[in-house]
Amino acid sequence: MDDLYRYIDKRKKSDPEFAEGYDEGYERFKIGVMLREARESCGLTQAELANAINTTKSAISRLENHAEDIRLSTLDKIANALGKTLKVSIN
Amino acid sequence: MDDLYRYIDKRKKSDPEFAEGYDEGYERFKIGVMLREARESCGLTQAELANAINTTKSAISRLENHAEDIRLSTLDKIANALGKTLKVSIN
DNA sequence: ATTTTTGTTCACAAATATGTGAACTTATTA
DNA sequence: TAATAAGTTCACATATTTGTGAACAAAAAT
Repeated sequence: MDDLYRYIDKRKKSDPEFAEGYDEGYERFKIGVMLREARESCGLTQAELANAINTTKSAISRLENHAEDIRLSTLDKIANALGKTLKVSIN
Repeated sequence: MDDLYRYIDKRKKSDPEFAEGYDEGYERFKIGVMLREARESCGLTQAELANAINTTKSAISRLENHAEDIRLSTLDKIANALGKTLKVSIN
């Protein structure tokens, strides 16, 4: 069990809404988890990532935890800052 | 050559900015083309899709042609209305 | 050719994401 | 255990997307 899943388990216990959302696959939670996973896989802190895209660690934390919604351009900025690529498709 | 590519070729000729954007893979143009492709593959008009997600054909046209950016929730609504699934990943 | 349907563009109002710094909590490390 | 780093939450200001209807253009149908 890697760090991400450890995090998810912990969070499910302390945040019932998260648990429900995660288990049912709600988009807003999945995106937050995906963003955290991407960032951590690069070994960056929230503050470091924030710097790279000219924002603050508050904003990154919000995206990973609370974000109701997110713009494609924001996702793309983050992906690029992490040296990765954003992929979007409708199937 | 299917309808989508016929459309793209035609549009490249009448819209230089589109041609450049498309060829260089700018996100905002790709998304518009993707949305049009998804809608047309379902045989829906802009007005019909608009109805399905409680908006207007103007908004759909804007998304397919002009949109600077787009929210994930908007993409998701459209995908669902078309009986499809939105997939997002960072690789 | 005319009519009808479909798509485009515009400008404005409303809704919502994002930037920000402060205060706080949690985790890490010395 | 004290100090430092990392992450969270909040409230507010700002920026941007989205909803809307009207007027127009283009395409399809009759």
